[in-house]
Amino acid sequence: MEIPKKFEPVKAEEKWYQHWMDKGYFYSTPDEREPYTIVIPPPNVTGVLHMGHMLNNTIQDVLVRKARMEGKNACWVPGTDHASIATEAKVVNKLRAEGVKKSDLSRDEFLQHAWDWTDKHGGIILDQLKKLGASCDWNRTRFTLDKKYYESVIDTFIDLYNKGYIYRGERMINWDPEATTALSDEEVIYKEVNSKLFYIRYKIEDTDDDWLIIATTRPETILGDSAICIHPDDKRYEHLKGKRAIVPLIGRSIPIIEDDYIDIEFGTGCLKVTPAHDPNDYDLGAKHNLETINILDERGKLNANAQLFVGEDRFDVRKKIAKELETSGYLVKTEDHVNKVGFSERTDAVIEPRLSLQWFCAMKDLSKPALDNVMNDTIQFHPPKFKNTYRHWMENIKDWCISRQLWWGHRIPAWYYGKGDDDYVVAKTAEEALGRAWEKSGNTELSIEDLKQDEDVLDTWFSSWLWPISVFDGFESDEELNYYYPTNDLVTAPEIMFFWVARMIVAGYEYKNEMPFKNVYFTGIVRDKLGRKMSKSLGNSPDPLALMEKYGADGVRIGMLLTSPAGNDLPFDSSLCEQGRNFCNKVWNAFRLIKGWEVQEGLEQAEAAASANLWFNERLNQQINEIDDNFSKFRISDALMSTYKLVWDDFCSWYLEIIKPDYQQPIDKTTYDQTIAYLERILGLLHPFAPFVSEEIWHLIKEREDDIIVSQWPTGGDFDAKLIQKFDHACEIVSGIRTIRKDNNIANKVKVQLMVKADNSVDKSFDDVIIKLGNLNKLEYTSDKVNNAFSFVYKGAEYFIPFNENVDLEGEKTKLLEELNYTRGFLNSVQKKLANDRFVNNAPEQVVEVEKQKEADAISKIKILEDKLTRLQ
RNA sequence: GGGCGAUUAGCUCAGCUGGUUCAGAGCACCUGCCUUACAAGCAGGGGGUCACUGGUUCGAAUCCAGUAUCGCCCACCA
Repeated sequence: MEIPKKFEPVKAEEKWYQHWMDKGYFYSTPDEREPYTIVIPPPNVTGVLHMGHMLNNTIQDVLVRKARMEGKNACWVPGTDHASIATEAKVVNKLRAEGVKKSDLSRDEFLQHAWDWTDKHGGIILDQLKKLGASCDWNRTRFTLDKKYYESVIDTFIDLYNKGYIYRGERMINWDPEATTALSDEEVIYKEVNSKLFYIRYKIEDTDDDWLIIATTRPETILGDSAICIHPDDKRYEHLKGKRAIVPLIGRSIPIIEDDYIDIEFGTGCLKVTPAHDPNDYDLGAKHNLETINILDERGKLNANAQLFVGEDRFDVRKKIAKELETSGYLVKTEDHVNKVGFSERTDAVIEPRLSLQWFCAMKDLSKPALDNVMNDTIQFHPPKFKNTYRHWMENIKDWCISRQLWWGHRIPAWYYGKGDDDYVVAKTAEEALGRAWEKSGNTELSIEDLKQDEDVLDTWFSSWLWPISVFDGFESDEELNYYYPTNDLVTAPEIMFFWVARMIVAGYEYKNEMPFKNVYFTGIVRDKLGRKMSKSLGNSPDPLALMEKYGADGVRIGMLLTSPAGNDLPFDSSLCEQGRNFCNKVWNAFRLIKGWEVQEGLEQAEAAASANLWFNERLNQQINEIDDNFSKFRISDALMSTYKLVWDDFCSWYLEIIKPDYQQPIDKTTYDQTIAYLERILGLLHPFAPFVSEEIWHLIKEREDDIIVSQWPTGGDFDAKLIQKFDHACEIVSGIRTIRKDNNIANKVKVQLMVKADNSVDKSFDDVIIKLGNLNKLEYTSDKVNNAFSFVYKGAEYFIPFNENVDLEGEKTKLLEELNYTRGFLNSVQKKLANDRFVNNAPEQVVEVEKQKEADAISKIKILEDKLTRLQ
């Protein structure tokens, strides 16, 4: 069989993914084994795979594959999120492009469009994950609007309502005029913007020419002013107390009130109060019993209450009113001003504070166990620094606005039977609601037709916070949930710590009285080379599918993991994938080398090969321990790097080079078998990172029925550290020989002789390795110095390679002199230390011993060097 | 404005409760090699006052304080 010179990923990927699916390896059902569970952070149902998903899902797949190999019942639950605002916005845009307005459609008609859209675009992202090799149990794919899931969300709402956590109330909320819905505080992103501070004068009522001046960034809102506020202690404004002022342009008379909320230093010290359009003003309004004049409609346009500019957008009005104020003499001046403005996370529209009737979930009591169990490490955050952020948020948690003025989502199960604010009941069905309505209203005349269900849906996160429970249909049957819950690890981005992670923990303790997951691994953000976040609008995000096409899924997986410790941003560069691909190719070629050997029965094992075997077994054990240790600490990049070096350096550069027979010579069976065994263990270690190439090689080694994906995770265990040290020593000698060859242009294929002057303590156990890799024709020990030879010193022994032809004596001398000078300097510094009484008296004995040893080594080295110099004369 | 974290080689990062893992790794770089596993490679090599300033100590990348710069989170200053 001809094995191609380079690994060809595309064919192997298709073949093996299909094979794994056919064999049902991803499928999980409760059994007697220990479960290992991960629930995927569900991507938006109509989303497209981006680099963040790649990183995130690669890590999850690595963890799942390793657990599967460890014999656990691995279950990775995939699925998608209906993403209320995002999806509805997409559908609205699509309809608009077709000339259809949402307002022209009934709720049912709109939802039909939304489902059509979801059916058409939904789940593409899951197929893309398959290309990455994600070993999810696809039979378990869940969608947050699935019937059962939907019900569990509604049940949860009802339950929390009955427990008194959910309530309805009129509050100042964040309004997105683009999506025309309320948002939670978390969905508002504050950005610094350059704006203007307008100084506007208001005439004081019943005076001829007395004015006060206020400063505002939003002059259009003066139309909704219902007071002017000053600080009670502000000496400048004593004369204003109890007076009234006239709102410019519209001439409304408003009171001048006093409140110590005012910052005397800011602006003019006079604040215009617009209770309908600012949270602080709203509080002031409530406190001072002011009129609330809402001048904006749901789209952010001025309404009739404004009297002026009716029907025009708030930002247009801002410009126009500034001009008008100026021409009519009310505008005193404007200043540049930097302030923070809230934007909608989804639509990027500028948020309007808006007074409206919404549903809220009280979080303070509900979240208590969630805070405690993260702080006491019952749930572990990786890296732990995120505990601080989490605590800070949890300790200041506010009530959660959960209603959205949208149609795509879980409809709030509240039913209104009258016009009053309180004329409603919460129930799962209209029938149930009717019974409760009779009870609550005392009016049994009411019929189903009299009930009107709330038009709003719930915040998307009100459904995803149930994800680790509801994916197991946890509110119906206990069997699955009891087995898989709590899940093990959650891999997600720190950005959604509050949106999702914290709330899942809250829901977990409320509904299962237990954590939803044991570990939370926070990935970093994938950035481009310039450190910018990857985004569609910047166009700086590579297409993941194209990357996999080019470098192979394994190459990309390795590339993503090479430099991404938990919680650190990943500055992505496709050269990382190149490195990943090269690594896969390295493994591939190691396999080609081994596979190319002819095995000869009865052939005796070469001594060097025997030694190499002795060593590599220990080394492998040592490295497996290290890899396991890294995994246990969620140091995935380090685990990969240990694997990388094990393969590239230890296995390829040392082990294989030692056992490699001469060209076209056969290999003995013992060595071959040992080597295959090592290769299989190595492939096992590699499998979580590079599932495809490892499975491919696994099957090319020999005809076999078993698959590496379900093979046993390699075990490390005890290893002989002394032996490894001795081997490293031999490697140093080999390097020394190679350096001399390099410096003196002695070709590698030219055999040389090595003379060693050492005492009896020198270790000889890997001399055969030195002979093989140094390409020596002779290795001899001698008690005499060797004249006319290149030499180097290592650990008190002296190594000579006798000159064979023309040699640059002067060059040798210079090099020796340099080394001598350096060593003398070193000795000097050590002796200084030893001459310091305070050091000798205070430092622990071993430390002093070490210094003394250094001194002795340096002295002997100097002697040897001096000696060498004289022998070159 | 409050809180948290970071600063080590050109880049990305390890360096645990001060001392032989102490100045490291990978990549990049430089110099040789088209040596029949691999040029997607092999061998060799250079490179860092551990941000700065003080302090503690016999001894500091490591502990403490301050300074600077960067990042993140939270917060209603018009």
